[in-house]
Amino acid sequence: MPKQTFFNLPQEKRETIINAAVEEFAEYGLENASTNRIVENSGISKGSFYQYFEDKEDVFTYLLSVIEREKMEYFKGKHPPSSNMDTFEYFRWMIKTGMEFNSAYPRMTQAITRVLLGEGRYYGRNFGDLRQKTTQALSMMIKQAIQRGEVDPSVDVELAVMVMDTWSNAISTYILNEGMKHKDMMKWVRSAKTQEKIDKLLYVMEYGLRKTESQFVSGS
Amino acid sequence: MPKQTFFNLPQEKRETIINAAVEEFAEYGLENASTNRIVENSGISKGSFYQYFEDKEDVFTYLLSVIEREKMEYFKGKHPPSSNMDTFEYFRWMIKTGMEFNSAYPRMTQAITRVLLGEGRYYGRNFGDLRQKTTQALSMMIKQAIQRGEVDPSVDVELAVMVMDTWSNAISTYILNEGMKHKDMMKWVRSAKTQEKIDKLLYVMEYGLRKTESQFVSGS
DNA sequence: TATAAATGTGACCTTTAGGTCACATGACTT
DNA sequence: AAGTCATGTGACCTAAAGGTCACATTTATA
Repeated sequence: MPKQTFFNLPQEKRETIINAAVEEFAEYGLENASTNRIVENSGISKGSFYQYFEDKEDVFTYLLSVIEREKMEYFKGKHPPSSNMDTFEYFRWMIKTGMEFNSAYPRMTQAITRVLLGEGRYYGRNFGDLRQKTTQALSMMIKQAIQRGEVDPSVDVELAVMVMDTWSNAISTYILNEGMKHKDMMKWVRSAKTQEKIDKLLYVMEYGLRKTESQFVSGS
Repeated sequence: MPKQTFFNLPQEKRETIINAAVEEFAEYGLENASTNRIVENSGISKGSFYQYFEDKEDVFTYLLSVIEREKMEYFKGKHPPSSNMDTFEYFRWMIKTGMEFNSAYPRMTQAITRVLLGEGRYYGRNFGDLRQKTTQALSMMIKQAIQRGEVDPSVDVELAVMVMDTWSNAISTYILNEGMKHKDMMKWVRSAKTQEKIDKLLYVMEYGLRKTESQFVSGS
């Protein structure tokens, strides 16, 4: 957690610092981020930085907690299209809503996914609780879906979590990378073309690559 | 490419250096690898290192080319179970053979996957040609599979490549992480339990998570 | 054995990293 | 106005990075 001095700062100054940190993490990841550069780009002195934060990891975990809270609020604001819906439909809604949120904060998302997906795997056990949260949420969802007869019960829960988690990350990464090429990322994400791409990806997760009788029909 | 002086070295010395480099890359990735440590751990002097290689990236690309060649030879040695087989069966064989190869060089695999999957996404366009090779190979395979009526044609080729590539990477990573926990990794990979896990994952890739009539039957 | 070529070496260079600290500045209290 | 406390600052510290180079040592050639 940042120190009290940081929270006493005027909002504008806080934002300047946070923005500089986000840029730094997005560009270099956590391990290679430089406090010197953050300090330069936010126009504060080295001494001040260490009066606000313990170190750069402190900044990052703070970022993480802020964005987590904001994301939860965003999801609360956007109600799912209908209650008691099909699990796959619900998952699709979650992915799409998540992508919309991400496109509103592209650099922040880039910074976080980069650190969590890129470095998190190797360095320490940090940020493990966040992963466990999502894993547990998925696990709950899948157990329920099996009971409802929507998910193949021969695919055990742990494996299904891995599948959904893998896809969730793959889609995020894909959307982020492609979306960065467009000037208005949010508009691009909301476009019919992009939405259909997501639909197709999730369709494959649902029904597989193998040709069977039932096939994907364009237009949700 | 390493300089001629490196190739003039006795094999044993070359191996010592390469092993130290592999350890370093596996532990720290490419960006954070230290030439100083490589030099220390291989018992050569700083000056010698730069007489052998341009820099650490030169070492890594060399590693990559060596392991690529060895992997190709390994695959040539192990003939696929039957010719003209089902595409999914062939893919399964490829994944399993690949995992077997990886388990023979676990640290090397760790070093390479770490750099390629972890850092390769962000830094420069390096190593892009290797990715393009696998992408193109997958693309060929899928086009053929669609013609044969094995892969759903409504899933376009590019998307199918992404699916297979994603799963290939996910399985590698999973096997590597889990396998590292066992003393005899190769034995663990060859075990019935692990093989069935891979089968199940690929089954889900093939038929999806959604419950349908046809279900996975244990025992290949 | 004398000479030339190839190889080996570690002290040394610059740059940058994270982090500290004595001191300067401003703001609020009495 | 005097004093107190929070905040701001950049020179400075050590460690480590990548890289170079004059010189020592070994090997091959005549």
